[in-house]
Amino acid sequence: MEKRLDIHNSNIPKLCRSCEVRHKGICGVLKPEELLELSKHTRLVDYSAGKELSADSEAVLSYASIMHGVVKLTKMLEDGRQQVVGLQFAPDLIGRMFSSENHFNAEAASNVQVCRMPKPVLERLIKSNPKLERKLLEQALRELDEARDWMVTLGRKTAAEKVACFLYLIATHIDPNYIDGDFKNISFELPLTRADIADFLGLTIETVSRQFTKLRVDGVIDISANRHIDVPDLRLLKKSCG
Amino acid sequence: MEKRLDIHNSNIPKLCRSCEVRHKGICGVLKPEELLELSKHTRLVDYSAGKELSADSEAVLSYASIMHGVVKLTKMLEDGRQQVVGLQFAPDLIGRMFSSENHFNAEAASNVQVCRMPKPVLERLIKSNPKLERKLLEQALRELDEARDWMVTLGRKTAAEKVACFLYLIATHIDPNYIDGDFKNISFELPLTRADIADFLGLTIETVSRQFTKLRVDGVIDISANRHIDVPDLRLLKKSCG
DNA sequence: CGAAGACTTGACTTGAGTCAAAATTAGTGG
DNA sequence: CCACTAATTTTGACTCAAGTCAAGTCTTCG
Repeated sequence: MEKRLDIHNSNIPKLCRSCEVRHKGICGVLKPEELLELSKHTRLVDYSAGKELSADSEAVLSYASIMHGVVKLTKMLEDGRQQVVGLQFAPDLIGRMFSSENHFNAEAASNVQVCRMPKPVLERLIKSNPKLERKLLEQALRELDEARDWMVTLGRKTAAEKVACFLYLIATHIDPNYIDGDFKNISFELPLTRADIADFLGLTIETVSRQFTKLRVDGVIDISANRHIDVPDLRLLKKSCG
Repeated sequence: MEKRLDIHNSNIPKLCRSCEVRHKGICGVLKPEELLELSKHTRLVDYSAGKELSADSEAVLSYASIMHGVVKLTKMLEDGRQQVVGLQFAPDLIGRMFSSENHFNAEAASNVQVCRMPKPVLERLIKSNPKLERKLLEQALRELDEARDWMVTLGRKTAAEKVACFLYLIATHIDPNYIDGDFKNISFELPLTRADIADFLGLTIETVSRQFTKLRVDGVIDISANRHIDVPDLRLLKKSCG
């Protein structure tokens, strides 16, 4: 009789068994033997808030799957003006496929843990498992949708709407178990500083701060210790997004 | 003796032989028999400037490969504010993969010709030819890079820089045979109205117009009949992009 | 506790928006 | 081909949302 494969006797690597994003990210489409092969070459790496994961124009040597925390992708103009061009949450994969170098900086916004894998290892797996390539195409298309949604916010919304939009984005993404349509009493720690938020929204820190104050005075949010946000009714916040 | 396969006796479909993007778009990775199969279900469709190719929230029933012309992708807020979230040139493929409905409007900016193919036909081909999926992933990643570059322009550049950036983008994309690094005396017809340009740049038509005038006065561009632009030295324009 | 960093608030400035009108261009039919 | 009309684009005068500069307050952390 064949042995049943469950969590206790399966050949799922030990490292992966306790992984929170095991079934959600790219690993979700791997067969146990592929997961085993991959896990031989991965290692968990921690980055404290502000630490750089990879830099613009630097060679891409490895990919990183986010375990927890928030990673900001930024671009900088020669004169120092900066724009955050994306936020990545677990279980997103960081690292540009098919390009020898990065097109932006990736920096830990909050404390972050990633599962790093060397470029050739993942690329070998992609060749052998078409589901993996499909998964990556799906992530790229989702990120493209998000980038385009954000272009509307950057190009056409007022400062007040931008800040509300940003808070709505965080409120609905920071908890990987958030259920769409849950509006009651959401509360979270902001993973970004006011400066990061300003760079994400194309504003200054002063304007961001003024709009936080306005949302607080209007009763849409409650702020404690600068970074802790309570949203009594998410619908109110959504309405403020324009 | 086996017959030589050249343009006169090969089994490349007649429709495809004269296709300008035959080797550049998704068709470039197809085998002759796949191309034949695909061509049985495709038809060339013309759209005059301003005509809608597909609408936001509408079901995706077919994909369209751009033969020539420029397609603008737009999103609109409830109150009518609009943002152009992307421009597509030959040989890009229009139509969101893996989604039953569109996430934006696609409209012909100039006169456009596309090669339309039913959704199931392309999806069947994707399953049988992994190179096609790779090609689509590459296009998605390229569009994502472009969207992120544009986010920097929208969020952090001045009106003057935005307009220069836009003209630089068009100057380097409108001619599919443009060679990177060619700076001499480029000239083209603008495929977008001032209103479209404003919606792309997150500005008003008045501001766009004023910045055109400024670039003309500064000798960076020459304008005739509103839409015809001469760029004596592309490097000057590039410098104006910030 | 004290210092450094993060955030807020106020006063003032400015770049881009708004509103209005004129000029240019494109489209139409005689 | 030209006159007439409609649409697009430019220009000017004025306004306002967001930026800048400058204190001041709160938080964090050694």
